[in-house]
Amino acid sequence: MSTTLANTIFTQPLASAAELESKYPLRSLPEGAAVTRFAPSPTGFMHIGNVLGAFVDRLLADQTDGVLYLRLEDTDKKREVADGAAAILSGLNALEISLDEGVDGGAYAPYTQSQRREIYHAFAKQLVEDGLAYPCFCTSEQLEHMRDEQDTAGVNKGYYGQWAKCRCMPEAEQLRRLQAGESYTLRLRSPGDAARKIIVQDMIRGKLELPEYDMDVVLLKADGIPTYHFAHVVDDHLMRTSHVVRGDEWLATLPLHVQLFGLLRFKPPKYAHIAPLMKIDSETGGKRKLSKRKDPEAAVSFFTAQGYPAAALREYLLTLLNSNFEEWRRANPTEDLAKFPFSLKKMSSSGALFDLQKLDDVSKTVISRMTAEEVYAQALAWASEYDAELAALLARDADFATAMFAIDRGGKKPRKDIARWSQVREAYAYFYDCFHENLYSSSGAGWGYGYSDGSGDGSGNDWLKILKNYSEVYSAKDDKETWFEKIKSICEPLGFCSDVKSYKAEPDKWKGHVGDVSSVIRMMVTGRENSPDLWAVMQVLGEDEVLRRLKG
RNA sequence: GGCCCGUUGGUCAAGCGGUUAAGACUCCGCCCUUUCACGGCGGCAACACGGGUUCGAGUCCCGUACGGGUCACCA
Repeated sequence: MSTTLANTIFTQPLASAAELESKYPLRSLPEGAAVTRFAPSPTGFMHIGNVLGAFVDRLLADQTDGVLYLRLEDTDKKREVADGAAAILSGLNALEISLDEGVDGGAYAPYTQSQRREIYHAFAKQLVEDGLAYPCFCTSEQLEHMRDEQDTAGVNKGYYGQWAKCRCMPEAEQLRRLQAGESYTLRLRSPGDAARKIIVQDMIRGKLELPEYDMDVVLLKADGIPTYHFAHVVDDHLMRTSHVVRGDEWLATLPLHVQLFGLLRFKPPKYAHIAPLMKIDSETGGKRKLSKRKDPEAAVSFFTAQGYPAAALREYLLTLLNSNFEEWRRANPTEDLAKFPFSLKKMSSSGALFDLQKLDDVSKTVISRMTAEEVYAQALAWASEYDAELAALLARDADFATAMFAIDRGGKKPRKDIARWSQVREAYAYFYDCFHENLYSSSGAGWGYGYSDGSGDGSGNDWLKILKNYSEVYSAKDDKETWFEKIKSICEPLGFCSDVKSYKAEPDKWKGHVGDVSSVIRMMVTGRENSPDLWAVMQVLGEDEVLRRLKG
């Protein structure tokens, strides 16, 4: 029909739609295999919500023996940053989400939108030929002015109906202005009518009744680069995407996308619109979307820097995605997470509050189930990037550090004291002399710990006696039972009860009990009132170091 | 403002016309215990509001309120 116009706009030779269809054929995958995609913009910032979407993609693909590919949506040159792709990959890495395709090419290449210009143009040309797209010469100033007018008139803003000035331009004028080299965009000639409704099925929300899209949106910007809408439709069709998982901010333009698929004679994919992650606004107390600008925890890099293991992030995010996951996890504590029957239908259509406290809890459990070797490897990897001093200490003696991480680990009730690798330094500081605080010499005698200072002389003599007597009997060769017997043995000569129950029956008879004596030893050895199993700690430190610390 | 989506304890959430309205995180209490943690037991605490429909409504319908999204040559 409008071949003259089409040929005037697109002067370069372009493939035909049919040629492209055969160049990018249907995938030969088993029935029901999901083809998903992660399609971020390389803006240098990975939102946790983005990787949440990628995680859903991965889950869907894994479940069906499908594929997940990466597509770089670099159509906005103003926001693009140089190392954007690297940030994307590291964001994915924070959750250990693997990609099947798109990183180093693939059968549907190129996977970078800026390199797919001719492909978009081929379909754009077809639309012009079909009379479904037209050049628009309105300047951004004119458009802005139009919106102001619409604003004061109280009508919907946008390029539609009688506001679409270039829509009905005679072909002669179109050709004349094109040949004059005027700047233009290519707009859709939308057949939509906002008064009519369309029914769309969303995998998460179910049946949706939405008004038809009647705006003549821009398909190709003045520089010939497609807008998101056009690129999405062309790419997801040609790359044979079966499921489009994206944020629900796209719900409003879903009718447009469906319309575009129809006009291009493509079969639309299945859509899953996921609700945004929320947080409580500290100022208003209200719930709002996690904001890139205001909230540090909106960035995936925040979690990486904190040292949350990828497995913990995945576990936590899955509890938000499908709340029955926790139940499943309790029934299958060690099963691979990919075995969980993830369901889009079970996802909530309203935004979930991102709960750092719960993340910590989940993460503690995840870490508590790791072997000492895994903890060592991951803590070291984290420290190498974020805490050089810690990294050096850990690397100095791997066996020592691993032994330290092995305390209270394994078995039915493993210790849960670390939620993220950044807590390792604080939790294990006393194993390293440079972090160890000698409480006796730093605070003097008779400090803080009130095991019954009133009945002692308050001078710290009890401490000195406990430490002296204990030093004389302590041996690193003792097993735990013998070790504890020895502590008991020094109690009564110093006026402490060696049995807690007896002490509680007659507290006035004693200065304290064996727990108090142990505490004195613990404080000298570890520099703190609380610690994991003291016998194990002393075993790791070794006899020389323990004696050295006992002597202050 | 138009259009769209949503609203069950502080948080994540089961529930799908008849339930004592699950469970998890947080908080509190108790038990276990040489400290801490872990673990065990118990507790606090919810269907936004108003109308319908129905023998019966968290569950269905309509309003209201509140929250979110979207109305770009950004994605």
